[in-house]
Amino acid sequence: MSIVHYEKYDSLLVAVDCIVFGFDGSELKALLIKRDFEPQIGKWSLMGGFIHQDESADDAAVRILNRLTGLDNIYMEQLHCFADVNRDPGGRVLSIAYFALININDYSQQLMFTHNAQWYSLKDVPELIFDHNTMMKAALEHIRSKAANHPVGFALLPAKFTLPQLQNLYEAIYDSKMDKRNFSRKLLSLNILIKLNEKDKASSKKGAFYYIFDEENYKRLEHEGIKFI
Amino acid sequence: MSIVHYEKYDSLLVAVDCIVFGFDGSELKALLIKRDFEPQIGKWSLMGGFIHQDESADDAAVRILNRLTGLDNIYMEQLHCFADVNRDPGGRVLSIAYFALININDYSQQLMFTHNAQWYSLKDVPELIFDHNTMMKAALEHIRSKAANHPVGFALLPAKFTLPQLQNLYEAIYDSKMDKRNFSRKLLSLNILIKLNEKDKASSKKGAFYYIFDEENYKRLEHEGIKFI
DNA sequence: GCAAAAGTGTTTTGTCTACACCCATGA
DNA sequence: TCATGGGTGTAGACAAAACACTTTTGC
Repeated sequence: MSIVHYEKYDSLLVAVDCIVFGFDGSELKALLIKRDFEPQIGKWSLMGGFIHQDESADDAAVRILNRLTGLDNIYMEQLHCFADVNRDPGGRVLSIAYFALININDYSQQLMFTHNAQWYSLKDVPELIFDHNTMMKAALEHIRSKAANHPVGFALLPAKFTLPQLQNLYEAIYDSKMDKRNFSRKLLSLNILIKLNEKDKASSKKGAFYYIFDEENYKRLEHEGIKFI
Repeated sequence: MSIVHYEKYDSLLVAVDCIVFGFDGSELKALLIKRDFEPQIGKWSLMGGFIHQDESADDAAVRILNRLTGLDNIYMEQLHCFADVNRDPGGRVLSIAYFALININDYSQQLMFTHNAQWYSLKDVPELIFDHNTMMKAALEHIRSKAANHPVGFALLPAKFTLPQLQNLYEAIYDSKMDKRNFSRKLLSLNILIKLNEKDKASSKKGAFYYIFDEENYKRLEHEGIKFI
């Protein structure tokens, strides 16, 4: 590939940083790693890496997340490109932030240890390197506006889940309580839930019925959008 | 600034491309330029340029838009970073797309001529270079979702405007007709409009009252968001 | 039998939609 | 006087919000 027309221009280092949200049934958490290289080695950070000459930003994000979690097919979206001149004291580096949603039980424990990774409740997120706290904040705002119009359960919940779990997820995202009667009425009216003849007895004596998503209707709503809250 | 820690990584050319929307009172238009350098000289394109080593992406967008329009203080937001490997046949170039809203009467005619710039109605946008049609489409979707929850009139309308003009703007953004009774009721209930004792007689014999935005309430809604449509 | 969570309906309130006529004016 | 666009009100449909009791079952 020729760059003959552009040779007089500056080129820059471009990184990808991933904000990974997970849900453990009651709290929304973010995956952080203890940075193992300079500058700022030892501080908490988002998982990131540099984009290679021959890969797209999306591909870089997939590569980096796979390295951290061992997972493929992660739900992921580009969030924003952070491009202040001095955002990284190690040099002029742009960072394209991606945000990802994963089922907290799917990731590889092994890789977690390898990367010194840890799940943090959103309230307890520590001070991060560079502008990573800003990225985290932007990602939280994004998931909130996203969840208001699009179903986000598939990515964050196990395949079988209960209505109370789904409600917990929404309550965690918005950090507020909802009325269970209104919540279940709303969700059931969307025709994206299929009730199973099986109960989860883990969190109550009576037990709560499991549901799965109706993939077809779910994907349609994911694409078209709906009013959730 | 040192890049000692990162010297083994690839660096890339990073451009900024600006989708500029303007409103002429009845139609929503986009500002395009005839490209005056290779590759693809002579084709229609978004206004763009490369980010310098010592400027942020936001600053680059401001610089590039000022060069095109002569305007400062343009309403502008980052849209998305387009980073496919082969998006630009001239080399590996990332592009950060910005979208901007301007009052179509404010821009400098002089600079328009200098840059071979032209306003195109959204329906008539021609084939553009690279992935610029994709950027345009993303920008249109963005302004639509933005306008649904945030007032966008300040940037696109003159300081004094009439209710029919404001309605025309929304109709242009959504490419659909609205009921004027419902529209005025909704807008007036938001407390962001101040009625002036003065009429615009340009488009009717009776004349339509001018309004200005109540800056304080407007900015609050711009920030917090509201339900517009 | 009691504690703990699941499940279920109704009423009220507010918001969105649809719809039609009169007004002011310049030509 | 008439053609043109500006301005205004009401009724019905629908969606959101508030609210409390019964069910199941493990202990």
